[in-house]
Amino acid sequence: MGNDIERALKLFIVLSRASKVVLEESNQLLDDYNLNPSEFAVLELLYHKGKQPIQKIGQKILLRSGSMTYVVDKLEGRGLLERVTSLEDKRIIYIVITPTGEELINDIFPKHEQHIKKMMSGLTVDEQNQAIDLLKKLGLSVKNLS
Amino acid sequence: MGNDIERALKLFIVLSRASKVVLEESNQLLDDYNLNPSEFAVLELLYHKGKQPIQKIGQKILLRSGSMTYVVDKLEGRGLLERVTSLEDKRIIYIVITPTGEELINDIFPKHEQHIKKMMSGLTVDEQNQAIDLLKKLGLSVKNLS
DNA sequence: TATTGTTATACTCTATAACTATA
DNA sequence: TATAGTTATAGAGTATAACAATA
Repeated sequence: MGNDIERALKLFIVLSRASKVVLEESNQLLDDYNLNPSEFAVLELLYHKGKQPIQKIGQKILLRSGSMTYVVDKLEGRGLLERVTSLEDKRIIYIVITPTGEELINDIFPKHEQHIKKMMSGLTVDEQNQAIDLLKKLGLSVKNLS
Repeated sequence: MGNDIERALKLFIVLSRASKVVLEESNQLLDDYNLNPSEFAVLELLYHKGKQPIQKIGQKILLRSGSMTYVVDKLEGRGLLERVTSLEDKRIIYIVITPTGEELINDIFPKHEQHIKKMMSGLTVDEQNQAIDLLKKLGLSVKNLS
């Protein structure tokens, strides 16, 4: 049926638009702290999961080693993280978040949370729960296609 | 309540992930045709709305005039569109999609539609309709915040 | 003077390939 | 040999500012 296609396209469009406005809003907060999404992803990972080898981080946030060096250089230059060579295997360099980096994330996170909460408040509690279930289901099924 | 924040963050994450996998999937199709999202946006606009001044297109897809020149040059080089100077106001240059450009869009669109339909088929018809309503509401309310 | 579009330039982010050092 | 990370280089895409042509 043609309606199936129309419905799917409609869903595609509203999903794209909703995520675009939401992501742009949340990126504005990162801009205030001069962080791009890759840099924020690295810091957040270190903050929540502790020290990590550079290579592991690159695998998680989908950046090649050369690009990781670039990102880490920038964050290290700002004193937000440090390189620490592994004692067991000197090829491995751990990245560790510094107190300054932790302060930054401590500063950003509450604002980030309030920002997100405000954005989502256009939906009722029930609607948010419904949306969570539907989007989780959609995301998983699309991921399984590939 | 802390739960409000947790729920909002959860929604933020599932929305980001779902849209990311969906958009990456749909961009793969554009890659096959060597089009980046900006180029596709220009062609689609011309295809559906007819000839447009370069400046108007830039306003709609959020690109500055210098960047528009770059994008239009590339598409013109591939014979997908043409520049046509306005006769009433010679400062204005309309961009017109060529038959080759229309063929390309004619070729892409059915595949695009089927691709989207397949991605969305992880949700039932009712679920898709619910998701459309919720995302439309969310997108509009976030847009009105700014 | 104001507007449309182009040119020239620079910047950010990413990828790639060759390289160093360690294993 | 293989792996972790760096260096050097290149490319895409965008922004900015100065500019020419037109209004």
